[in-house]
Amino acid sequence: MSRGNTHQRIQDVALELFAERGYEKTSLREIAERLEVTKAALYYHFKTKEDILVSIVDDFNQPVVELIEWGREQPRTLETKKEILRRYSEALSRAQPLFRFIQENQASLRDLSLGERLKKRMFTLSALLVEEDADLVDRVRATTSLFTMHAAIVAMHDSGDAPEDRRQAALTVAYELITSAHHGD
Amino acid sequence: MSRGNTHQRIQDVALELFAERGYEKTSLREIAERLEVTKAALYYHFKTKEDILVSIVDDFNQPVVELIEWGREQPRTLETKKEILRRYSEALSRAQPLFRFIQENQASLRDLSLGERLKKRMFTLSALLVEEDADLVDRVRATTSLFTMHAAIVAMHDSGDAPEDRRQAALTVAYELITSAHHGD
Amino acid sequence: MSRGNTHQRIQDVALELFAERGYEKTSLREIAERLEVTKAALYYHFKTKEDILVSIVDDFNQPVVELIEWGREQPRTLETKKEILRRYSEALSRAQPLFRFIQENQASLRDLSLGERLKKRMFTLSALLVEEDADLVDRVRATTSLFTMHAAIVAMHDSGDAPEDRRQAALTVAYELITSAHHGD
Amino acid sequence: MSRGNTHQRIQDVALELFAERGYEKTSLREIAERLEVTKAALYYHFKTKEDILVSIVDDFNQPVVELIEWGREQPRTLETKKEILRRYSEALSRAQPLFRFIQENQASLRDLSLGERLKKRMFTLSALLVEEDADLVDRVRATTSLFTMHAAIVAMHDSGDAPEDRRQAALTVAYELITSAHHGD
DNA sequence: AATGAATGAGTATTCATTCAT
DNA sequence: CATGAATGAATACTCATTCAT
Repeated sequence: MSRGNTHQRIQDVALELFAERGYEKTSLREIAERLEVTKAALYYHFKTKEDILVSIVDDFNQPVVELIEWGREQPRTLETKKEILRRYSEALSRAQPLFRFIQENQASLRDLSLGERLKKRMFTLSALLVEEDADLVDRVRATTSLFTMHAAIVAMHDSGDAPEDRRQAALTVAYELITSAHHGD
Repeated sequence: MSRGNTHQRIQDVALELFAERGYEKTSLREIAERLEVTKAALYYHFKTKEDILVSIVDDFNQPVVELIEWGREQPRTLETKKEILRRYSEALSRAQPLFRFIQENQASLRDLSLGERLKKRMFTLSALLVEEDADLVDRVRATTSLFTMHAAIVAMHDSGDAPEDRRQAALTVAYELITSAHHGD
Repeated sequence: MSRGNTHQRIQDVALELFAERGYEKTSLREIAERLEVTKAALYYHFKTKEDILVSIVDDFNQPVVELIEWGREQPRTLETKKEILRRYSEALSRAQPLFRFIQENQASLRDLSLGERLKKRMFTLSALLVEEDADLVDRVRATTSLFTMHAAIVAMHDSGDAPEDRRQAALTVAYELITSAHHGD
Repeated sequence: MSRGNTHQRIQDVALELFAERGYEKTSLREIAERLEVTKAALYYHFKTKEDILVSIVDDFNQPVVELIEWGREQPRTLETKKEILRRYSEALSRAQPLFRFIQENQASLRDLSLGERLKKRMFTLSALLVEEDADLVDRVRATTSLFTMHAAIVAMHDSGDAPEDRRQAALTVAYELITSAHHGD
């Protein structure tokens, strides 16, 4: 009815299934069946299975790339760092299924080149959270501040706490970590 | 020259490959080839592909189970908690390839029942790091203290820092986190 | 040249081979080779090997089901019974390769659920050939009247007699048996 | 403890399983497991899987061969024929599992050469039940008289009637059939 | 914009059999 | 009399992908 519609639906269903069952174990047959089209139809819209995944990741990637660019232009104050964490936690919340997928399918992502790209991005982001000459402990603090959010938002998924509460709690802990790092503790 | 030898060699090579290429993407053919035996030989020693993995995980699992048991019998002092983290970091260091594998293949582990077992274990362990009635922020701190070590030991794998340095730095950060949690923030 | 054609050809060749070499010993490779398609092509048309068999049996099954339904609506006279035998002998003649297959592969059919279905059908049919309160000898006569036809049409396959002659002879003997049973001997 | 013991136990268990699950679908592993020995042990006692089957069939074969020899020396009176049927029904009763196996696994037996041997034996036996120049109908009667017993003793296995009753009923019907055949109807 | 039919390469798994000990 | 270790060949089945229509 509206063009580009199927394209979008494929991405949605694919992500759903990739997150549910893993990338390798999700077959194009399953995606096609859930969409009630044929496998061949998928190939009209995407060149390969990998292509479907890449297109999904690329779409959700945008906000984080922008966040990194924004962060680069700011003075490296504690306020800036907090703002980065806050924005990252929001991106994480919004794109939860994708991040869950990424976290659980690192092995698959590895040789799809996507893996490296994502890792580098995380590394770049965490670099914005400490001084350039920071010692190892501070760098661990910075990395951990990002991991906290993954832990709280994605991994504590079925702890019984409300998503927004988990996000706030994660932010609190993340703030503490980069505050310590900021002083050089 | 061979005495219960092959069994062990299969586990070693399998873990090597599972960690290298992921569980799904590692085929029994590859394992057999690297061992220079036939696929059928694998089946003499293990009932299924899953069985190979389970046997590996079970072996490395032992120390963590013991740690949990030990932790349960101790008074829940700050000292105890630090000792738990210290011991966990050691287990993590020793069994690095396995933990890297676990972290990167969660999707595969999920429906191998192993997934749930491992998640529960992590949950149990983190519960030993806070008071029973701790609030969400403290629980996030506890969970994060474990994640810190995964981040530093496993994920920062190619940051250029020495493994033992990363382990110590992770411990430092983890101590801070559970110390905050211990006060009740 | 091909229009729903392959589906049919698979059934034909499969039955041919199943009858020739037995169900278990016929591999999908052989079926595919004789058809000059790939194994995967078979899976485009049928979900499993069992499915191929079931589809064949179901097709030939129809006439017998109809015969049973017809028989149920008739008065249980000697004439009706003879008519049942006559029609059954015709079905048997037409679908000889299938019945030969069924007779020779009971062990395989057993756990394909088909076994039970077929046995029940035979039982139902033989029940239409005697009074409801018939004694054991009469029930044996009824069952035997069906078996006669299997014996003469299928098993005496290479006795040197013409098929149609064997069918007529079998009918003669079958008539005698149910005539005895009808009197209550 | 007594020599030849294992040999015997293998035959027993093998027949049990062959009858239960079919020849093809019974693996040497299963036989070995049920016996609580290793597969290799089976090879100490029998050269091949087929060999196990052949040895079983040969053992049970003896009585029927003797019956045929006995029949050949008798005058072909109605009394003789009845005696043949009676003795055959007894053999059938005693060796039920074997005959059930034979009936359900004809496809497997076929290319084990056993098939032909057994068919020939049945043919020879039925030939003893009619005059040499008998017409087709009489030959069908003779064949059917043997089939009756298979039907009643083996196939009506779960009709709810006692085995011995079924045997007697089958004999009754079989007598009728060869009596008709004897007159030349 | 999509389908029907097919393929080639692969997968995990099973089996009968062998042989040194 | 038997086992432990292994093999070679097979099997049913799945998958991403292609292409003519």
